[in-house]
Amino acid sequence: MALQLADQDRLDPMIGALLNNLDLVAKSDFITLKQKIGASDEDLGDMLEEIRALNPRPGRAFDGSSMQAVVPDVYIRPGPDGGWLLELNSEVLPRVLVNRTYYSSVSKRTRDKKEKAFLVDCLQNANWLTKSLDQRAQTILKVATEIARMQDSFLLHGVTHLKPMTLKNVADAIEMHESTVSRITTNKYIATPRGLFEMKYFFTTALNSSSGESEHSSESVRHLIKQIVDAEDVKKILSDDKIAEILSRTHQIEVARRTIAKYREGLNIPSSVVRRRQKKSKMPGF
DNA sequence: TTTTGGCACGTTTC
DNA sequence: GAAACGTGCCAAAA
Repeated sequence: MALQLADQDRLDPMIGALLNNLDLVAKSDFITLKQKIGASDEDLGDMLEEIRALNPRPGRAFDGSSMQAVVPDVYIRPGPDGGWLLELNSEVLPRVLVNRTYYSSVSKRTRDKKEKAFLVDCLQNANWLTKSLDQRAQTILKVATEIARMQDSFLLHGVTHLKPMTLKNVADAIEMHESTVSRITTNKYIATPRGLFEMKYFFTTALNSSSGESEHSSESVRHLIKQIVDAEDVKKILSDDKIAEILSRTHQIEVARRTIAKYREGLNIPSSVVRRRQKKSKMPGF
């Protein structure tokens, strides 16, 4: 419960004391409780309300039905010549076969012209359906191939080598409309030697780099920020400004201080002030 | 003073 | 046309 409160920034000393005396809460011995933690009636009421709002089973969110295994739609594996082999996962592909034996057996029995026409129509519909599904499979494969081509260095070296890439890039390359690529890439997954990713994951915006023309994707920059923060000296906690400077100097990535702050927020990394406090309080234990 | 976060604007992406 | 993103400005915290 303390963890949940801390997550909401509600873990003050008084409520902490309350948590240490939950036995009194259970016994409804509020008089002793108030004395012990020095709270007024009002304080106590508020705190109890907050605690009741917490989740008594924090693990609940992670187990059961909400967790379902993700099945990849495409596999990528290293090819013999240094290229990549792509394979559609036929397991999840909708399969429709036109049963011709059935068609002929039925068509023999029908004399009526109208009925015959109807059957021919059905067969055409079926053929059209299989063709469409096949074309769809081809499109998925094309998109996946293009991703593999553009993100070659990511597949070889990892997140830091993820290149910026937009739906338009891919759409142009394979000569299809952006909206088509968009639909293909949502809710589809690729199994790579580096793990399973949603296709959308490979599409990130570009960030300007200073000297070399090689651009960096926002995702790789996020990854770098996390690395830098994880490795920072306890004595010298880095401000967003400093991180921007390091990125510029050691990685030739020009990114505004404000952007660092936004990424940091997105990564759930607290501000430099909070980190300083956290790291200091943890240190003496080791 | 230093560092961070809200708002808004122009651009890109969907 | 709408939403998301990067960034500059300025005020709020520390």
